[in-house]
Amino acid sequence: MKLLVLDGNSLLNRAFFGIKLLSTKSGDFTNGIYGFLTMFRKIYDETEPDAVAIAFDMRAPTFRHKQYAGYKSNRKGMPEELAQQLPVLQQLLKDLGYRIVTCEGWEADDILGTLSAAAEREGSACVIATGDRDSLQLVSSATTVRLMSTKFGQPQVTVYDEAKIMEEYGVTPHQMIDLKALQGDSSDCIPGVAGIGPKGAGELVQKYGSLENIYNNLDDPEIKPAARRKLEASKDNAFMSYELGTIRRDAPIETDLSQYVPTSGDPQSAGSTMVRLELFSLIEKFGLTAAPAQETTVAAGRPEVIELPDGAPLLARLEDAGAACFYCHWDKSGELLSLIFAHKDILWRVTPDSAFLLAFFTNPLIKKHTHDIKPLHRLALSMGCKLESVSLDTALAAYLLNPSATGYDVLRLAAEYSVPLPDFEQEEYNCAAVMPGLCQALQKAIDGNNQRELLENIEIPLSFVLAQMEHIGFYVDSESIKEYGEKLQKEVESLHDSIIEQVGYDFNINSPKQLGEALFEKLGLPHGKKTKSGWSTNADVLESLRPMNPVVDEILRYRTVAKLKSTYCDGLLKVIGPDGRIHSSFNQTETRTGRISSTEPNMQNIPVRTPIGRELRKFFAAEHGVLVDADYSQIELRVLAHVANDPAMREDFLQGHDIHASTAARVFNMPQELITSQLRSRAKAVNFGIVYGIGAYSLSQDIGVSVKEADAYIKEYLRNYSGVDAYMKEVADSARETGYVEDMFGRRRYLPELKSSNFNMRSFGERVARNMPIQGAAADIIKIAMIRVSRRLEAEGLKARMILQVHDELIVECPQQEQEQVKALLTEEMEQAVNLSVPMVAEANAGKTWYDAKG
DNA sequence: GTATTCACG
DNA sequence: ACGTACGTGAATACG
Repeated sequence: MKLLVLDGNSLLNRAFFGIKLLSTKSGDFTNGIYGFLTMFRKIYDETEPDAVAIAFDMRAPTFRHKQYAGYKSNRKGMPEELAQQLPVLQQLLKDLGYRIVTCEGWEADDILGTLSAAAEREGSACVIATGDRDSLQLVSSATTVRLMSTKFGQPQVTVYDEAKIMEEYGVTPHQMIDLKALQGDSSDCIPGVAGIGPKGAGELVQKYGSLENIYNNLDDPEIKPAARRKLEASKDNAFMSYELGTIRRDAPIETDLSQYVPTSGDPQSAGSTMVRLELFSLIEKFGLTAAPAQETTVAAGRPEVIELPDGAPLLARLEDAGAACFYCHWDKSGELLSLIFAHKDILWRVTPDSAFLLAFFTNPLIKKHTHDIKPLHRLALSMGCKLESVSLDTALAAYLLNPSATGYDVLRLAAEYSVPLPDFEQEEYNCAAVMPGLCQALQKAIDGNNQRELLENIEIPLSFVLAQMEHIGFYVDSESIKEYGEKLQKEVESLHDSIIEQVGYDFNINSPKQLGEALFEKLGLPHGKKTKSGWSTNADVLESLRPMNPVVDEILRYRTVAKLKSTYCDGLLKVIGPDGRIHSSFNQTETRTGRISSTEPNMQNIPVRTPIGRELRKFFAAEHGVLVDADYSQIELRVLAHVANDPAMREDFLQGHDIHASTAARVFNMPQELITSQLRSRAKAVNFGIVYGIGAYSLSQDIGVSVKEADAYIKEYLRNYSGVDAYMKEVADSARETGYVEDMFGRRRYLPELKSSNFNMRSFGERVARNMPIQGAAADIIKIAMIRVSRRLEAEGLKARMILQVHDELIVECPQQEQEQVKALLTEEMEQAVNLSVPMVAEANAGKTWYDAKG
């Protein structure tokens, strides 16, 4: 018989601080349960035990980390969250069929000791898995300790048997107690002998064998006088430490090992818990199925699958039904392999041919319910037709329900919303089979959140507009980009040579580490501020170093030019399509605020702030006619004025004042005429900060005044804009109460951070609570505008097409003769998209290139 | 894979 | 006592 005993508390601690979730989406916490189960699985597979016991302390776990990193510096959570995870983990382990052992008044270590002793008595082997070294004293010929650690977020194991302990400590396992009694252990509050550390303790124990024997031989001349004095002074402490450090082996717990043989547990409950925790990768490893209990029993086996080489006969049935619920099976290259309709408990697998697709797409009598509609819109566009009557997209619905999820795969959603899963071999059949249930569950949830308007009038129509923008693309002058890139390359090389010459040796300027060495060691410049794996070399730091050495200027210039060359010139050239245009992807379910994001390439971060960067925009052009670029003016501040119903701010916007100058006049208590450009720009920074949830320190950094002064600005701001002050307090309070924030359209974001005990994380939650309703509403407003613009361009029979959105900016490409009409149309639709208590203002400009069209 | 830096709103 | 504004994506270095 082989017994595996886990030290639950210490492993959970290790797991929480060490094992990282696979997801990289910012804001994810390290999940202790995930880490624990990962470690557990690894140990289990390596040891193949017959019996398993998992020991926990009765009291809440304690933590040895003195400091917990905040939200920004890394994304780990903090112990309070871990304490909340503990009961969940224990129940999960029980459901998995393992026995949890706790004992009032006894520590987990004592349980390890008692069970290993029981195993030894029975002549069984025992493996102890733990994260700390206290249990090494339990090692024997029958008992080994597997010490868990983490490296790069992955679990690592070191196996300790008698030989390994001798090799590492030079003592027997039992002598580990004597060792600890001498050297102490601050984390366990074991004093030891003051002044004796690991080295001294090791020598003494090796020579005399035990603590007792050391004190019996205190007169031995080989003991140095200093050591003797220390030993004498701490004699009581030493023997007390011995008692404290000895793990007890007589805890009143079940010692019949057969009682620890795993049972079948409650796999359905375990499965549904793991789904709830989003531990999808582990479900398989533990041999569970994703679907929760009752559904698996309800699921009446697999639906029938009917292959339809020609889908035409199905169309009439779908038209009769008035709706189609289906799943699109795409291959990796983006080819549509099949459409699988879930209709009347049958899966109809249709091989798509263009006649069928055309008839299906354009039939307005068939309402489409599917998952991820945008690629299908694009397919329709590429066929020259339009996909009509989309009424539900499960990915978009799930995004509205929780924009913070890491992904929106059909099967994951099915598990989350408790839709029964048939176990087809082919994944696409499973996906199609869950669609009707998933649609129903999501519709219900959307209605429950009052998000139907948002889904049906914003997100679903928008997906078509985004597909259109992707399909049309943005023309670029690739030859000119190439030339510009070569010019930049020359400058990069000459800057490189000059920098290397001034520093005095060759190094990689792109490496922050090597650059730090060059600046702070070789050149002896003051290593500014921030660290973490070295000194920071970011632009802020370099800026402050600029007056001290001319090479810093060239490094800054090098960074700028190298960035333009690699990210923009090289990066853009790589993604130009055969039609000479760039077809970016717009992701509609990525951001937590409701904005869209752009990838491959990111068209929303093309340089504009510096003259040299802005040059690039000369290569983004209208292929034939012109570009019309329309911008919202101060959209976020206008939204704030409206939602906070702030009289002063509303007045400023209603009167058409320059908002930053007006803010300056209020905050600095001066007449408008006396506001200098410096004061205006400070007020602008304050306005910015308010939208982000401001802190005096950051504001002071931003505008270069003292923290005290910045704090005074904020106070004065809130005094003048009392509506904003009240709103900011109210929104955070309501978020704490409900656990989420909402914008004026019902777009929602959950904020678990607000419950955190970590100041930084909680503060982050509060700032997000203040910012999201503003950023989210602004995102919704421009989404509404996009839909209206797109519809009007079509209704008015214009050739003009929207090709890009950059958060508060829309770009349309059109023939020269449509220019004025399009400018008016854009301005009008953007301004009329919503009716707030302050006017919305948009301005449009036209030009041959993006550079020219941007005012 | 993670960290750093920097581009945008 | 602590770190320091919201939301993104891409390139690069490095273990």
